[in-house]
Amino acid sequence: MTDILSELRWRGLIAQTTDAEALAEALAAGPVTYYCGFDPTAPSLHHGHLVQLVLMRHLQRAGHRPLALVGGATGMIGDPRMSGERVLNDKETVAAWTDRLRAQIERFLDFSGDNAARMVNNLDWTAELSAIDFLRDIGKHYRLGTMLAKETVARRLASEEGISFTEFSYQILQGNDFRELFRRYGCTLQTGGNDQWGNLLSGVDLVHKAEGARVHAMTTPLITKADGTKFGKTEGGAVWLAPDMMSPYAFFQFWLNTADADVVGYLKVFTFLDRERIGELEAAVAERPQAREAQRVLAREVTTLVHGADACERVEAASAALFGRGDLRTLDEGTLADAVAEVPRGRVTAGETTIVDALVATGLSSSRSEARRTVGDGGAYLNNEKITDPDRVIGAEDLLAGGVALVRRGRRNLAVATTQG
RNA sequence: GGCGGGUUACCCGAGUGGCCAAAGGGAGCUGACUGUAAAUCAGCCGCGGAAUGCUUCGGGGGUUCGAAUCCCUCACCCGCCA
Repeated sequence: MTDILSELRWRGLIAQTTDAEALAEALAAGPVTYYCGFDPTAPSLHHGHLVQLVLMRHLQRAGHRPLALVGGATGMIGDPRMSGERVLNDKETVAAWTDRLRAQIERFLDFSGDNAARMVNNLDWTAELSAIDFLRDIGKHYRLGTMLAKETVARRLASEEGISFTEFSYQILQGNDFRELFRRYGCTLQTGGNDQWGNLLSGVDLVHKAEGARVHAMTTPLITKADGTKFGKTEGGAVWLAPDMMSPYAFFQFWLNTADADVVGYLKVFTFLDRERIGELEAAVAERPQAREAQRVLAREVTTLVHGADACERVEAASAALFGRGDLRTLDEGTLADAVAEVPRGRVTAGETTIVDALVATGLSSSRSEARRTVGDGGAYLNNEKITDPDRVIGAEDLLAGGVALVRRGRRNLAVATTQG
């Protein structure tokens, strides 16, 4: 068995662990059953969860047994966060999101073989739990002082908004999940993001008190950007893994635009490339940054991981065609159609629609005022040519193969205007 | 149940009768420079072919020539007391 811990450390995937020596021994001694939970708080997982999925996959590849937990129960309560009390989602919504998350998680793990992954839902052991049993069997192990000291709880308590009993209780539910998985499957390790450290310890402590066993916790660091801004922010919000919430094209573009200062770190965290390969790419960034080899590999690897090889090939080809130096008019209909397949689109009428209307129709601008501003700023392009007249009409002579025109806002926001279909 | 504080544009937050479409900051957008990068600098940042125009300051109603600002009422949030 490889020394998975040092591998993970090198990749920058470990922020904190409980007793590091004991954990190293356990991992070296044989297959460890571990779990990571995902709460259905949105219709899709995002970049943050991706780190957890990658970590789970590394551990499974090293021979350990993954339990992927979807929080059908915890998702109905809400993990307290600093931005304030969550709005509760109804049961049907939570159930639907749970199903979507389950499908997203499955592709990252291997459900066959000696260390096959298993999917669990904490609603299975929580739904029937009575209030009395909850308070007697679980609550008795929790000390209020410890619960109140948890960072998020303490800060929320001190905030103007305060915290509801519902969210305050969240840590108990998550702690109980660990205990339940320990009992059912012999699970002895929980992983998660560093912001989950308190919740992980809740489970470690509960298993210790209630079951008399020592179990482990390990967290991944918060992924950051060298410039200090938040990682994973895009125009659409987060970097979603679901193709219906972020197109594979946009997903690919997100990774492709990674800053030089960040790209090597991201290759370590988000890809399964080995040290040698990453070393080569690191040298490439230093020697010829303008070639952006590392960014291209990063985008390709992560897009393949999340959306599959076929989708990745399509969006990569599209990116090359649309951002290439070649003349758009030389592209044949098939190539062009493929290239713009993943790009936002809008209907226009040749001979009538102006550039301003086209920006709005394609969703590149949210209002005509904004579109006019964009044109005024010199940020509007039709078929890669700058347009400065807001009343410029898109004519038949502007149409490329297949009766479409390429509309662009700024350096890299593309959309296709269609006249038919 | 009582008393007090609060609800402003994507977020934070100023504004207590006209000079407020509403300070400031953040986020965001565009341009220049580049490498579909970072940093820097500049402009923009409710809608509106643009007007002494329209819609906005938790919801509704009222006072006034005129309200985000005053009054009534409803909703929600926070705190103290019970």
